[in-house]
Formats: sequence, structure tokens, C-alpha cells
Amino acid sequence: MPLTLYNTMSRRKEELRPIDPRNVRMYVCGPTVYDFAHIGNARPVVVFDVLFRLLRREYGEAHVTYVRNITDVEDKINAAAKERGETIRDLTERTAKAFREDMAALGALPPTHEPRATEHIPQMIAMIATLIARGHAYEAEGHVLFQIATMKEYGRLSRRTLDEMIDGARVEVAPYKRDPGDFVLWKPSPPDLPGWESPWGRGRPGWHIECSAMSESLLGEHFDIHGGGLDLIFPHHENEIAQSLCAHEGRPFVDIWMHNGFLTVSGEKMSKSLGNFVTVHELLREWPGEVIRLALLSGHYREPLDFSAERLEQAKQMLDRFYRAIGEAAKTGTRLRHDDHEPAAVIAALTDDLNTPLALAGMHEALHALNASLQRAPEEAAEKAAMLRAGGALLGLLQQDPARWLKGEADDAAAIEDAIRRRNAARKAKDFALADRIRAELAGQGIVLEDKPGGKTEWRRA
RNA sequence: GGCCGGAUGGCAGAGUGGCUAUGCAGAGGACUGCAAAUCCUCGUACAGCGGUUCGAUUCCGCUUCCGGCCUCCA
Repeated sequence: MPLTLYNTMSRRKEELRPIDPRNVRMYVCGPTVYDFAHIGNARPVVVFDVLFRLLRREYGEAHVTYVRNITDVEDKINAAAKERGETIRDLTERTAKAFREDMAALGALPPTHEPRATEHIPQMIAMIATLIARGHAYEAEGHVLFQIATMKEYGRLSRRTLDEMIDGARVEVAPYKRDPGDFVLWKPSPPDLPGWESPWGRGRPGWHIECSAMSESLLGEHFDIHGGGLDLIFPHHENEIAQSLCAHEGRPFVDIWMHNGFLTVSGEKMSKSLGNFVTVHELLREWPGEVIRLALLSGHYREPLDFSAERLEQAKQMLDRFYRAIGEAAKTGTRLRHDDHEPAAVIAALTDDLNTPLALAGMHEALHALNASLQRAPEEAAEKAAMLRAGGALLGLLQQDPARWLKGEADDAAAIEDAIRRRNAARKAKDFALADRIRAELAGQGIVLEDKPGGKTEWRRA
């Protein structure tokens, strides 16, 4: 099935035609590791994880290379380390580790490569030297700057002209820049800051060069997909394009540029500066990672998504329904007759520019079919449940044990079972007042009972 | 100011030039001692104004409102 993706460069959906189907290559801008990731930072991770899963399904697990970098040299890191009295190395190690753990909790597969900027300094220096040699960059007061006037297509991704950028400039222009839009490739580092020897003295890289250098080194000059948040279009991706294209003498760089929309809180962009953010770390204390993941996938990735408690509640409720049905199907003890294929509607939705809300509608269709067969044709239930799980696998959902999901760790399971036994004895004796009292007590502990036909009683946590 | 997006039923959220989105909430029914869960049934929503069309929520234009970017930002 052809995979269609919205390309920011052309502003339309395009069919993905891999450069090499035996090695489909994707690069996504990862975190700058100076602080815990907030839930807005997690959106691209989850979105591109779905794409990674879809690509692996289409082309085979061994035929997709996914690179997500870790920016571990940056001025905010230096500032944060200083403020906390922590070494830069400790700070970046600790933050990178927390990031990996948080993203794993959200069900994101590890990327194929997770390169660190500090491990690719020689590649960056080489690329900068090339840019100088080709006349695209110049040295000034210890800095190396990219000269955007040397790049005719500069501004194509963000669709803005040089004049527009100068008009809108809201930042003071450094006096050594030939053009206000020129950006830093290399800057000098004083002895107390991280620095590397280079032809231009001891210094550190500018922000944009790392992605150009690392994508080249791990994916080659030309690769299929480059992703990131909407706010990276300008200047980050625009500058990456300028660097890579000019270093590669105009040869093709990225075929499809993808950008996810923002998370909002009460309609406003979630951001560190506004202070209206929640870290994934905090959220995970209150909600299972899978609930957070589903909440993130409940809107289309290019649209803004308002993040709220209600959205999380709904996601939780949805997962409960799915797991309940899958758990019931397991109890029928029937066997699969066919391989577990994903529901067609789910595939169709995902291959149309990752339409996850529509895919979830497909999942509900499949759920409905499963519930209907549980009621009317239990011998078909196992197969329908397998379908649901297969669809879930593509979304990174529904892979847990249903009993565990519904009942939790259940160290008080014996007491609950005992209460249920007492209640059922009371029901048998038609002492419904006592039975209802026991049920109310359990409800107070967050335990919901479901009396099944045949006298059995199921329980789960609300 | 320049450049992008967006406006769908009580809420969330897809989509389509004419035909049910989906989920939650709500109403009725089946089942149940009562519930819960599940199943069955139920809501003519597409910001406003023009235009194109046999027909527009869907295409075009304008207006209003909301959000984002314009070298910190996923």
C-alpha cells in the first residue's frame, strides 16, 4: 500500500518513494539535553515512532534506519550546568538517560542510532571547512558564519524571502555579520566552556551544523524523511538545507520534510518560557505511559493538540474498553485460524499521512466487531482480538497483558476475591442489601465489579 | 508589519462536491435482583457573507475570530 506523507517543502501530500527500499532513511531532530522533556517534546517522538513502525511494516524491520540526535553541546546546557553546579557531562548524561526512559515509557521504540553532537565534532569541522572552501562561509572575529546570500534557494522551505526576514528581524544583529540572516557555524569558546580545537581556534559548533553533519555521516547525503516540530522549519531546517546543499554542491538532500504541530494548554502553545508545561516525568507518576501516548495520538499530528486532563481521562477509558474486550476474548480459549492482520481501515488511515484519529476510529470498528462476536459468536473472538492487537502494535498500543492492565499489580487481589465471594454468597441468599454494601465498599477502593452470566463476577480498577 | 495554519454537533475529533465518521457525554430499549459491561436504536454539526455549481460543510473570494513562525523552542 502506498504511503502518502505531507511534505512541508511542497505543501502537499506526496507518495513516499524510497531512494533505496532496502534502506529507508529517516532523521528526526531530538532533544537538547539540559532539562526533563515536557509533553510537547514528546509529541514528535511518538508521532515519528508511529511512522517508524509503519515503515518497518512496509519495508521490513531490517530495512529502515531511523536517526534521532541528542544535542549535548549548546549554550542552554552550559547555563543550566552552571546554575546547578553540575558538570556539563553529568547534566547531559543524566538528562539523556531520563529522556530515553521517559520515551520508552511512552512506548517509543529506540531509534536505530542516537548520535550525540559531541561525538561528531570532526565531521562538523570538515563540513564547515568545505563550506568555507566553496565560498559559502566566512570567518569573522573567531566565528565562522554561513553567508546566506550565496545560496539562491535560501528560504524555500519556510517560504520567506531575505527581505521579509530582515523586515521581521527582532534580534540584534551581530556587527561581524555580512548579512543579518547569516548564521553561526562555529563560535569561539572561552576556557571554561566546552570547546574543540579547529582551524579557527578553540571553539564549539553552532546549533544547525550538527544535524547536517550527523545525518550525512549516518544516512548519507541524500535520505528520505526529515522530521521535527513546526518551529524548526525556520531557522533550523532552513539552515540545515543551506549547509547540506552547499556542502554537497546542490545534490539532493531530503525528499520529504515533515513537521508536527504544537501541543497547547488552554489554546496557547506549551513552552518553557511560558511556564505552561508538564514534564513527561511528572505525568508518568499519574498516568500509564500508554494513556499519554494515546492522548498524543488522538489528534492529527499536523494540527495543534490541546493537552488536558479530560483528554487523558478519555484515553484511559478507551484503553480500558480495548483491554476488557481483549481479555474477554482470551477467556474464550478459541484459537486463531488466520494470521493476525491489522484492520484494513487502520492501515488505510495511517498510510494516508499518519491519520491516527481515523486509525483509532478503525480500531473502534474492530473493537465493536470483537464485542459483537463475544456476544454472538465466541469462536471468532480470538481472531478479532488478534486483529485489534495487530492494529495496536502499529500504533504502539494494546501490547500489555489485559489482566495486568485492568487489575494492576493486585497485591490486594486475595482480599478482593474474598469480598466478591462473600457478596456472591449474599446474592445467592437474596440478601441484596449486604451484597450491595460489599460492592459499595469495593467501589470506594476503586474496584468495579461486573457480574457475568453464569454467576461469575469480574473485577477491575476504575 | 511579513509569512503560515485553523474555525465541524454538549465536548473531543476525522472526512467528503450530493450518501452514517468515530469516541465521550446524553435519551430509549435488551440483558441484570440492582448495577457494571456489552448489544440494539436515537442527534440533519459544519464561523459569517458573497461567488462557482443542478447541488457546497467540502472549491474560490472577502470578513470576523483563534493559533503559530519571523534566528531560545518539538
